[in-house]
Amino acid sequence: MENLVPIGRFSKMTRLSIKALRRYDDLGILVPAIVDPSSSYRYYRPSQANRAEAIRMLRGLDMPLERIREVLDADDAEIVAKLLGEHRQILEERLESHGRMLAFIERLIERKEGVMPYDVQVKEVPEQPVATLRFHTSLGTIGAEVARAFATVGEAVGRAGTPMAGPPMLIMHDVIDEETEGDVEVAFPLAGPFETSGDVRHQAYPTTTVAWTVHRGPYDEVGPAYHTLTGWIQEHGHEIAGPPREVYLTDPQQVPDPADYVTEVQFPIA
Amino acid sequence: MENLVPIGRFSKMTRLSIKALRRYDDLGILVPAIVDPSSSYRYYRPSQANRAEAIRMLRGLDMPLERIREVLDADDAEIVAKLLGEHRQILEERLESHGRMLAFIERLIERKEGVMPYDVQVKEVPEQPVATLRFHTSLGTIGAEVARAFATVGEAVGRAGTPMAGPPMLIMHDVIDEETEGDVEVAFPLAGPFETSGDVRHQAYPTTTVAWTVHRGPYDEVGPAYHTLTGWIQEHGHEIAGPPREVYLTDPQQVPDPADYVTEVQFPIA
DNA sequence: CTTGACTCTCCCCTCGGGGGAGAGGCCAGG
DNA sequence: CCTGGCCTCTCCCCCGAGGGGAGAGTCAAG
Repeated sequence: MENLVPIGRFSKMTRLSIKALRRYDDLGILVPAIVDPSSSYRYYRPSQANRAEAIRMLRGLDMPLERIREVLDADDAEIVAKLLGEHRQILEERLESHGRMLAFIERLIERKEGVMPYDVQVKEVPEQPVATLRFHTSLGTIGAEVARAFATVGEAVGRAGTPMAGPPMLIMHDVIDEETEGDVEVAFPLAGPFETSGDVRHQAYPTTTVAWTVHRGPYDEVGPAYHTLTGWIQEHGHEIAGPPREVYLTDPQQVPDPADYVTEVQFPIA
Repeated sequence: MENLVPIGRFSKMTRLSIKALRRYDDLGILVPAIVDPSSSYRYYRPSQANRAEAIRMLRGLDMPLERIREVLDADDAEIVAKLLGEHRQILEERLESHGRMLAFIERLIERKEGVMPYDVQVKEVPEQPVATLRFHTSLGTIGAEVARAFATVGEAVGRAGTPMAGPPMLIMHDVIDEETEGDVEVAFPLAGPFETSGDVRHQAYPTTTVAWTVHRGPYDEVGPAYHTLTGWIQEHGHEIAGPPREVYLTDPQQVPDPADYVTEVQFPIA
């Protein structure tokens, strides 16, 4: 009538390992019907295999054991549905994140010149009149603020009817990392006259010698280009002579995929 | 000239935690340029930030540290491409597996009657003449062998021109699990005369009382139905009086999605 | 009674770090 | 020179979900 089975046979019935069954017992998720007090042998009722099978399924979904207990101990079907829904959310996010990883590694493989293919060169940048907007920002907001600044400067230049002499730039006046803030400056090279209007000022960048390299890919991944440049400058006995600049050779409005962005990074050197 | 940075500043430069940097040092993946022998302070060269950034990227792809070391220490671009390709393979598999999990949980949520909604009933199955093929198999090969047996029996019945009286069945004469093998029997109910031909024999199943339930979903997930039935039989004071049967109410040829398969599971009881 | 198969608890291992303790080092100001 | 406030060091424990194995006790059949 009782017909209890020891752990080994129960393990075969349920295709759960003995180790796993013992762990579920410890955690109170699947407690044997009877534990012999003298031998500590665990004995299960065959009907418990049902719950065990449910655990196996939910583990197959990578659900944490604590969450599984909540699901199995919920008496309300609505609670079960809610928990399953939450887990689906988690699975969806992981799926998406893995999709992004896959896309990223595809890019890494495609431009197969190694992981970090930065080619550093030196050139002289001639004097250049620009329309600039300088402002203070932090790492969290820099993306949105730069975009807004580009719009502001673009509009001012457009209103003045001044033609542009090249792609727009960003000058990093301070090192901006997780907790430090600092100034950045948006600059549009000009091919004609321009009057300072409001915050958008007319200025002339002097002739400068720069060490430069080109970064291809989304803007988030520009970090290594900076490190390559600073490392190169040191190793070649130069000195950094001013704030670095980024020149945006692609227009995000016209290039839909961030993977195809091209950015030139320059460090003035002496 | 040397311009070494201690771990805290290097951590900010690379956005890698101090703990992580120390670990990479221990594993020899990113060793500081100089370690002060008296204080054990780690000092990094700024140019090492490049390698650090590469580690950060590859970790972002969930690549194991050992593999990252192989990638970074490979001098051959082909080796790098091979390692990245292997990792892409892994990512693809995980993506697929997560996709399957997501599909599974969708099904679980949709049939929202709880995780294990088996409804057990008792009925009497009338005497039934059948064409059967019995054979010995193991868990690994049962799927393919049953499919072949279905084809064999179906062909024999078709050749004899005997009409069928219902959906095909499978009788599990032995418990077949991971390491035990055993007999199963494929049976087609007949609505007309049939002569034993080769291994496909004519037989009559006697009237039987069965406890039964219906499993909806892929065949792999039929386990809980069995456990529910055996548990139910014990708890209701019956005894198992013969090998269990499965009746395939859906034809896999006509139902494309295994999630829609319907299988009736029966246990003869006394 | 013996033998062989089961089962018990306990401990260490995974992987990539996070958290914190307690001790020592670095640097600037007084 | 000393002190205070950071910075950094090593060492240890923790996460999840078990796997592997040691050493000892138990069960059931012959």
